[in-house]
Amino acid sequence: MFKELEEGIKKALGELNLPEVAFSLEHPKELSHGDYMTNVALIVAKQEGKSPAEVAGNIFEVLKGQNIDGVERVEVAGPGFINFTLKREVFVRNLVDAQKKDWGQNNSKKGEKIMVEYTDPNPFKPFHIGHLMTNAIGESLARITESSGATVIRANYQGDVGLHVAKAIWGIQQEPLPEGLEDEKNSTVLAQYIGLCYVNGAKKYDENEEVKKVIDSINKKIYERSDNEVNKLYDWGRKITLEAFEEIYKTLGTKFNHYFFESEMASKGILLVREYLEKGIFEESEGAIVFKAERYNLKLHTRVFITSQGLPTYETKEIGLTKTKFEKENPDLSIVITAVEQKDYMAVATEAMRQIEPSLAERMKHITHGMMRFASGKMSSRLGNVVTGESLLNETKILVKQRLRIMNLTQSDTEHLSGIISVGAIKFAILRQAIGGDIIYNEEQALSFEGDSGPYLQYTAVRAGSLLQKGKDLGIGPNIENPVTGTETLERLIARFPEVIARAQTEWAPHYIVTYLSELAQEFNSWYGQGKIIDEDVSATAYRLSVVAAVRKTLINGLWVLGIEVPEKM
RNA sequence: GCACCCGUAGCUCAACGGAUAGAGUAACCGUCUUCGGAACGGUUGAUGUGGGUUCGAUUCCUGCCGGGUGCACCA
Repeated sequence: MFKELEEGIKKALGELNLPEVAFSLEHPKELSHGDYMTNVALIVAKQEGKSPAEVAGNIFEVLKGQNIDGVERVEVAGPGFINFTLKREVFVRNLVDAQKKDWGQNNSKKGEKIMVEYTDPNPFKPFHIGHLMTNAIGESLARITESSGATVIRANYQGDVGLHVAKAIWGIQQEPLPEGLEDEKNSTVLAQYIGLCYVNGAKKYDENEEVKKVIDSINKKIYERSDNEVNKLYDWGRKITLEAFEEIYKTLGTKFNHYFFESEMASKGILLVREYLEKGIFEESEGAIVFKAERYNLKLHTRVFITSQGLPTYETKEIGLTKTKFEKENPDLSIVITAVEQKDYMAVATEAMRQIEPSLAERMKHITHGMMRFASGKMSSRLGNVVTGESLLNETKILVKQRLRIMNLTQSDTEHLSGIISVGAIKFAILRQAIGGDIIYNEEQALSFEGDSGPYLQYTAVRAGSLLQKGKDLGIGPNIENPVTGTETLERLIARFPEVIARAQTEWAPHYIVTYLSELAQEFNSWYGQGKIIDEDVSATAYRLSVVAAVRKTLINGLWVLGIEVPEKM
């Protein structure tokens, strides 16, 4: 459709001896303005020094005679826009495609292999709602990429060495397992205790010089594995916290293909740094080995790669990680998703990688998102003022269960449903806005299921499902043979879905999908309220059911891309 | 101080340089003898501020004000 319109416009420009310019063909914001619009007349008018309305009028006259297939009406409006309204049959026919399994997908990245790294929680530290945010965004970007035909490799990079681990281990040493926990088997509960130990260690590290020295020495012991007691606590704590994370991934619906650990990246990173120290990429400064990134890019700065104690920093492990990723999977593109805090030092690490191996740096992409914050300020796991991932998931789940009570479900159904709905609510709250901005964590709002929310979309899809079921019970299935009035707006909205997905792909922006689905659901519910969908007129009912089926498919596929499941009932 | 990001209804967010700046929520008023009310309809309500570029600026540039993040041995 798009192509034919474009050709038609170019043809018109030729006939009028007007220059071919770069114009855009887009959807007007208002459906009443048509299905496509172009500002070509405004651009040409500017170049030619003519009045936009006059140019638009001339183009319109030519287009009118062209009879472009599928176009019902061409109009000139506003300051010189040319609007195209498509024939209804185009949208009616589209309803068939919109019921198919792969509705909304495209092949723009077919054959490409793309690795997406996200979530990245640190063993020994709490999994807080910031990690939930990275996970929701990362999973959605992974699925957006999958729906472009690419093969996606999901990776998770977890910091199992480093100062934070030393802080936690020191904390554990100060405060052995509290009573009642000696025989505890549940790793989620034990992980909470380890999290508290970390907070205590982090606090004392800043306050007390002596403690700082002890923790620094524990840090060295962890890297060297030279102390039996430390090793024992380390192995135990690592296992427990990783198990607890695994529970959360399961709840969130993420399955990683690769788990990378900082402990495994250190030695490879150190080797690279030492090798390129001799080649002059890195240099020694004040006993440490540093990379002066500002030499290559004025916006960047110097960072330490190996400390004066001889320990690798995050940056060194990062280049070890990058190298490992490409050795293992050799992706066409390697994406890392983190909060914006990490932007600058990732840029430095990437620049270092560029000096070491330029071809890899070209295939790296860092996508940052805003931070979860309280209205009052920043959350910090170091200070212990965080909302943990489990507590948010649990609280939301409890609220959902209260609402489900009236349905008289079995206990396992309640568990299952409340899981799907609460995860949907949380993911929606994260994905509804552009990923660059901070999210102000407001409990009341995060736990609200009315209006624009995950449950609203899930509910709408379920509602559509029960209409289809009712039709089926009556022996009426979707059929487009007898289009009836009342569904025109919905049909036009449905047809836009593939373009919305495509835009989310090129801009790495899940929120376009959220906005679109909310609009679609609203339009559907509004139509639903206007009259009966299933009535005595069988062929009209069958037609309406095909609209219902297309809406349901669009919602299901759209929510899937967001990482949100649609329950059978709710 | 330097770099990057942000400032839109009371609150939380949309708007690929375009037409009358859209939603949700809160407040108020309504709809329903439900094909599922986690619903639907309506009213009130907004681009921080001064310049500039443009036929046209919430969007681009710039000054100011306000907020966030980062800036060598943490990640």
